[in-house]
Amino acid sequence: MNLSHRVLKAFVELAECRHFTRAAERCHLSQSAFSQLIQRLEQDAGVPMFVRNTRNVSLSAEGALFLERARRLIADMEMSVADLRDHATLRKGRVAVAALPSLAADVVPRAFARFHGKHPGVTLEIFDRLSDACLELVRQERVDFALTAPGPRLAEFQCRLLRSEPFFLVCSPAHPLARRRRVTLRELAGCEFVHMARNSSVRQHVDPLTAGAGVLESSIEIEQLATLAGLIANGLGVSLVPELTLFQFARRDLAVIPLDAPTLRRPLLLVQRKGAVLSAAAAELLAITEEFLARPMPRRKAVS
Amino acid sequence: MNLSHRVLKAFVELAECRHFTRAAERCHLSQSAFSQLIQRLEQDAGVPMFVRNTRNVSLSAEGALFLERARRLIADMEMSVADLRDHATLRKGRVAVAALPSLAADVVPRAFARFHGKHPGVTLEIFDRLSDACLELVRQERVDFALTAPGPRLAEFQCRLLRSEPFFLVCSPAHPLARRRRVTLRELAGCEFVHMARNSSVRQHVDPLTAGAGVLESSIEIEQLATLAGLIANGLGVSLVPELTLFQFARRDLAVIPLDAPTLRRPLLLVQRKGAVLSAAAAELLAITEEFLARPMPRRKAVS
DNA sequence: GTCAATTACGTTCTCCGTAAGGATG
DNA sequence: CATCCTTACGGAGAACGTAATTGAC
Repeated sequence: MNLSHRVLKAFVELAECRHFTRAAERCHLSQSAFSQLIQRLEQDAGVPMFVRNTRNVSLSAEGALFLERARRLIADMEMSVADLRDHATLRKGRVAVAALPSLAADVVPRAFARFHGKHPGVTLEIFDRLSDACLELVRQERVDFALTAPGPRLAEFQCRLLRSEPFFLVCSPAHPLARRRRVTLRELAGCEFVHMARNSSVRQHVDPLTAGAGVLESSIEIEQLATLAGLIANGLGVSLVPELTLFQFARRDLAVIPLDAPTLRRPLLLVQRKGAVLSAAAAELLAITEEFLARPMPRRKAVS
Repeated sequence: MNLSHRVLKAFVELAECRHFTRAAERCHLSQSAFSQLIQRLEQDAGVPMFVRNTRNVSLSAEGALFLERARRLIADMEMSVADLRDHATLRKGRVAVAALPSLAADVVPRAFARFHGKHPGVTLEIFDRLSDACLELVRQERVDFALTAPGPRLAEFQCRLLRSEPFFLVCSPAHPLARRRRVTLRELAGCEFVHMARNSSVRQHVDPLTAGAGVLESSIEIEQLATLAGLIANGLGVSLVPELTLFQFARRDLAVIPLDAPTLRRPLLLVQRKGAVLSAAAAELLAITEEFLARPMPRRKAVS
């Protein structure tokens, strides 16, 4: 037996108006076709659903029983399809994103705002984590995708490079290099550095660099960019940070100088589970995010 | 959009084996037909359910969402149809009957026993009431049908005569008429009567009769046949009762004599709501009941 | 006699299967 | 190059509509 929405609708319609001709009209069928449809339903079910002569139509006891079921089935079907379409058209849904703190602070919120304006029915979630944690969230299927830097076991994911960004030196305005328009790696020799934690993507890119430059390294290791800014502002060292983190260092008591090292750039990746396909909502959010990533971030003026 | 059981099944099958060829086999379709079926589903829904290339098939985010719904819909459909068929084939159901006490005491229980033996899944209910109450139960749709005698406002029902039964005189063995093999109405003149309540069907038939016969009437009015039997056995009067009640009077201390009044018979009716049609189970129960009504009740010997 | 459901019948259209086409690993 | 999904196409059967038939009031 092959119940369909059409047949159930016809059945309920007839049960309600108890009149083949009228029910047929409501179903946009000829009266004859409608009659045959009901006959097929009864034959398939093996039960007469209606008791009828040419003058009267009424539900049989079994038909009455089935009516409740049919109504519920129709409602469930319509609900399911409506829900599906709502998700496809971004009227409903949920998108969860993992992003590096630097992205979570600015690019992602702006993308969220634009997305939410267009699709207020979709729930958005963000996890601001360091790169390892971002990858773990993808692995656990807790997020649709991650915006992060390369991390361990990257091969088990499906990745795409979204952007790579240059580094900047951040130091106190009193630092010898503070007035320079650009600095090179060599010029950093002898500087005392403060670093982000080892598992931060910034650190992982800066490490090989400073190793070659023979810089002094402090033993301080931190997780928050704001902490780093506070340390540097107080003359406890300098640091190299990628472009997207600069919003944290746009302070009167900090100097920011472009690093002249074209080969050193931090890659920002889109990371998904292998074989996974983004939902319509996630794809749209990603597209918006990429727009904001592509255009250079509006630089807040760093007052020196 | 017109969801059907077939399509939902195909969808779930493909979602589970993620392989068109295998899923098609399980649905007893050619691979091509199956592919087209899925394409139609996606087109109707307006959402790609699967992400596929020639090598891999997997659910899209929206497809995964729909999968749960589809499984539930399929289960509900199958459940509904199975339930319907169970009712039609008497594997499930409920039949409620209202019957006069005289029928409820013997004919109906025997019919119930036979029916229950054949269809143990069907719940049976009986209401043993006087005729007015029987009709009221039909009116309230609390019973599928009633087996009763004519009552007030009978015209609003759909009735069929099942049987009409002769009356018998019940009296004490010490009564002057107790040894007779038959009695006529005339011979009852001067007898003191005890009656069932005015709303009992027995009374309603006996009343016009005794009115013509000029019998003495007691003011006692009762509802239970057993009470009547007790009164008569103790010499407090005689009474006329229809055949099916005789099981109550088959006692050593009572005499039962056929009444010679061929025109006086109590009709037993099948009563339903107008336009109503019996369920399969009710129809079967009625058929069995009619069998037992048709064959003369096994007479228990009345010991005089 | 009229209204309404069913049946008859020719037509349309959906759906299926065979076979060719094309993409992916 | 083998696998496997998609497209092409012709045919079978389901479903539809018009029209005639039957049945109830």
